[in-house]
Amino acid sequence: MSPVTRARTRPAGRRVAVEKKRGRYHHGDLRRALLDAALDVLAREGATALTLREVARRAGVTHAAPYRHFTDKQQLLATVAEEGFRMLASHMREAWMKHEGDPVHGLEAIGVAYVRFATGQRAHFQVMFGKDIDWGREHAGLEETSDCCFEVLISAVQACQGVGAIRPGDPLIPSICAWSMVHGLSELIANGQFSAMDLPLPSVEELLSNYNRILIEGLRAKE
Amino acid sequence: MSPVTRARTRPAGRRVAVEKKRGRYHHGDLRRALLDAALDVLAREGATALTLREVARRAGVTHAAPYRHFTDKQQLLATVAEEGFRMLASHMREAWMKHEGDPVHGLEAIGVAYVRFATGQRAHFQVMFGKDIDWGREHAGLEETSDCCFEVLISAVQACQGVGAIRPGDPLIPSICAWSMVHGLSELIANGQFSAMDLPLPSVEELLSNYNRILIEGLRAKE
DNA sequence: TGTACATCAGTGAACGCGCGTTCACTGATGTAC
DNA sequence: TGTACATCAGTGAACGCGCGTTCACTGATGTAC
Repeated sequence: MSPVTRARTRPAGRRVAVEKKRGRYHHGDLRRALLDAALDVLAREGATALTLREVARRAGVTHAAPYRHFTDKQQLLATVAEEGFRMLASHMREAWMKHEGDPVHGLEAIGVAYVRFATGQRAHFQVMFGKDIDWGREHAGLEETSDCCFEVLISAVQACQGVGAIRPGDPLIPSICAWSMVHGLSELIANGQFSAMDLPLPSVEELLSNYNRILIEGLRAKE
Repeated sequence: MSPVTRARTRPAGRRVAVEKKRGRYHHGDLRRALLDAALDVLAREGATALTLREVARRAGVTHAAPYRHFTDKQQLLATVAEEGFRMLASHMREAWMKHEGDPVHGLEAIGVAYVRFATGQRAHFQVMFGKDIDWGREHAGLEETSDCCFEVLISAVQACQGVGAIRPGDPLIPSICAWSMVHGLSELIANGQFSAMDLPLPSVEELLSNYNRILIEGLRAKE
């Protein structure tokens, strides 16, 4: 086997990555480790407790090391948010596609995916919709990925209109309404509002199946 | 006029309060001033920027002075939250009572009151539903006042059931659904999500009138 | 009405702390020869 | 294959800062006499 062939079957980059993990001085994938550490802090203690120093600590690295991978704290947060929107859009799309040809159930599945994401990926969710990232400082891709999520919803509503399940017209209001429902539920659950009030919370599925019935029933095409 | 009579017509407490405002050393009503300063910071810069020292600064007082009125930062926050829930409950009740005998429009009015409160009293709202107050540390009255709000909603839904506008049964799910709708809308507006996404947002009234129609239509008593 | 006094709201110095960010450095790594 | 070297990821000390909280104090206030 010539050196060239070997290089092709086992690319240098990969071998390097493996060897790096063994070492102590070079981390291997500190960028990812920092993001994971940030998510861990966010999930456990919330955005207020998120400091770059704590993130570095959890990644087992000096407090100055993160500056090799993020220009500052804001950029780390923006990265978390963008990653979150990307995941959310993908979950929504996946849910939608599982019900091809049945937009009403597709819409419901999108709602379930949204709430599941909010409760399952609390760390991402709270950064995405919290007050911590600075939407003014444009982080290329952040707005774009967040728009993607909304577009999935709009398409689903339009598809429901297409089969006559939702009355025709501008899909904006029905979409915002659906978004409000699932977003509100997500926030209330995530903030522990139901448990704080001792409310016996039905399962997310049950609740959302009800929400969807109400929405579709309320947006019937008949008039 | 005898001294006794004068004392009764112009009570000492009131005269004192007026004179206090002239003085420099004693503030007069620092407790209220601190709460207002906190609300100001919250509205302008968010919960992350809220520090006791900044609050004291805005109230024109030394950073140690707040400790005469609040045991610590948590107690100040809890006080803001409780005040918020009290206001919200009162706005909701007021809205409800304006439509006596017409529970459907009463329910809608409650929703409008909720969103109006969320957008108008952003400072209170973000503390009430944010992650900053510690619900574990029981602050007498906090849970009580927050429960009050939900009870207004439940009663309204029950009244709608009473006149046959919402199908009979446990009012919990319809209530949580309605709450999710207005809460989600509130959060999305408050976090600037619509403006961040360049969405042309219809007026709150228009939106909520739609929401209510959808809700009522979707919860019709017929089956 | 005038005065002595207790109260307690607000002061300002001090504490220890952790933060974000910078900077000259060190040493592990892959590569060119 | 072996070696010299450039690269650059991570180090650790240092910066200035603002935070929450404590504490002995000061001085304005209302009240008892």
